[in-house]
Amino acid sequence: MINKESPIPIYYQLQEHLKTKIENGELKSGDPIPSEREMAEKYEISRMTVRQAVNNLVNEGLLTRSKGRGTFVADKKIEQPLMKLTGFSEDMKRRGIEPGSKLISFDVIKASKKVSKHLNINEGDSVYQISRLRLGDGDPMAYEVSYLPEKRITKIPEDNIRGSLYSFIEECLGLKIERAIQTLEPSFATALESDMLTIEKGSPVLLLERTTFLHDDVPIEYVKSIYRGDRYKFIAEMRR
Amino acid sequence: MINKESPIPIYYQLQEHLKTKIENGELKSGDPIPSEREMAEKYEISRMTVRQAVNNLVNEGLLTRSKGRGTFVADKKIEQPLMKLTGFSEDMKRRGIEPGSKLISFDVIKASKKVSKHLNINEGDSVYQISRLRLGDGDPMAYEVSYLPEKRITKIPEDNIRGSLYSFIEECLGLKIERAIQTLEPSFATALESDMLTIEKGSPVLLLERTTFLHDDVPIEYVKSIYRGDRYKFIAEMRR
DNA sequence: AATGTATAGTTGTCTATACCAATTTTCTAA
DNA sequence: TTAGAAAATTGGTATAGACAACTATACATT
Repeated sequence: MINKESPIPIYYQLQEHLKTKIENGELKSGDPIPSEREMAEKYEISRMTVRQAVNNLVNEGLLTRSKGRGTFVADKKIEQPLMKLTGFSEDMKRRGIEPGSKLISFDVIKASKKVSKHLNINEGDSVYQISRLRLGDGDPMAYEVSYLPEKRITKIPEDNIRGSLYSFIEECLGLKIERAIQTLEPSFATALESDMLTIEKGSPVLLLERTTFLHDDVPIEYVKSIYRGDRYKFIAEMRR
Repeated sequence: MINKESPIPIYYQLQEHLKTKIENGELKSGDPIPSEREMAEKYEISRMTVRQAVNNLVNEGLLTRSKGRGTFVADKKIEQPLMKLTGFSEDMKRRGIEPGSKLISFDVIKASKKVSKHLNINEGDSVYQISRLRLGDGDPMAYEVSYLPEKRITKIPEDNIRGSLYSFIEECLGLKIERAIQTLEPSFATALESDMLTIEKGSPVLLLERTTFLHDDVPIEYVKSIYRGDRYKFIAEMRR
């Protein structure tokens, strides 16, 4: 169960072990987990190490502690189901709008500081820079610039860029996308952006930045998108 | 600076001490904080205790660690998980920010066409209209107008509106929130909104509209919120 | 019946120490 | 002068033990 010789930290092993039990349903909402001392004794590790594992799950919201009583499985996480890991194409299709894409530029450039940070590579490393205009039923909906680390991707034929980048990454490169994190904030359209999107300069737009990861948190893509505010709404459905 | 005799935990004293320095601007984004060993020696406490303080601030997103380099003050923007079915209060607490709420108005009005559509009731039916200013550590963060169908809710005491509406619905009314759907779009602050949020008129803001449902898709709440764009960043993590 | 008390078990806080891994800095030899 | 080696520094993981704060329970006292 716990392998002390493994290079994987003990606390992490325990953490994932507990997580699995919760996700499998062996431990349900409200169930107590074994006490810290109990687990420490059982796996022959120190209590502080157990605490480190439990702490992380508490921070993730999977467990709740109660002084003097014990630690319990938290209420089911209230999370995203619908807004899955889809890109623009899938998103549009779901709305019944025909997605389109117009390639603006395709280059290999040196990574800027910002890009290198998001992709976890060195500043100056080669990256693909792909600028595209995303269309919905033929109209410009978003201006998107993607960066992909060259060293993690052998080659990108320009043809493939017309469709979904995700499909390309998964199907052609055989890489499995694991997770993505994105931020959203309101902004104004710059001259370039307003020109691309055929809107007035200074119009309200949504600035979306997303980093996509493979297994082991290896970044594979960093995207900065400008969505026009008058035509595109972000929809999220949340379910208990 | 650190009082070992105080009933307030040492790690908490240090944590708040660092937090204050960051919020005061003594420590700016990107600045390194003293190393763990350094602080341990300076305050004559153990390194593990220092780590406990630092850990909490890292979890809050105020600090970032870098092995071999040090611990640094993080970029400051507040990030809000997009996909969780939590209200404003819960969100703020999770960030370690004290949520506040200022009741602007509380009325029973006739539902407009738009409101009635969202709540699946007839136009002109009675609805509660609750306008609130949501505060984070005392500062205005969002201006929010909620609509709840009167016929599905027996009564709302004004006192309860100060805190979480969700808690009120679930705990006091015994109704279980099942799902919610929300849209996000960029906009400009109107005169009223900019006044409420103490920002310039025309500043970029995020318009969030959410409808919350009980079981069987019975709408129980329709909310229109204006989040200030300079202090908020919506964040969504997506996982396969 | 209500209240107090003792106890065992739980998490919370804290110390002191040790070694590992990543990075930066300093020194050294070519 | 410079490239590489070595040392110093930093956060990461882990141990063992101690006492405090809190909860639930059982039992005794009033």
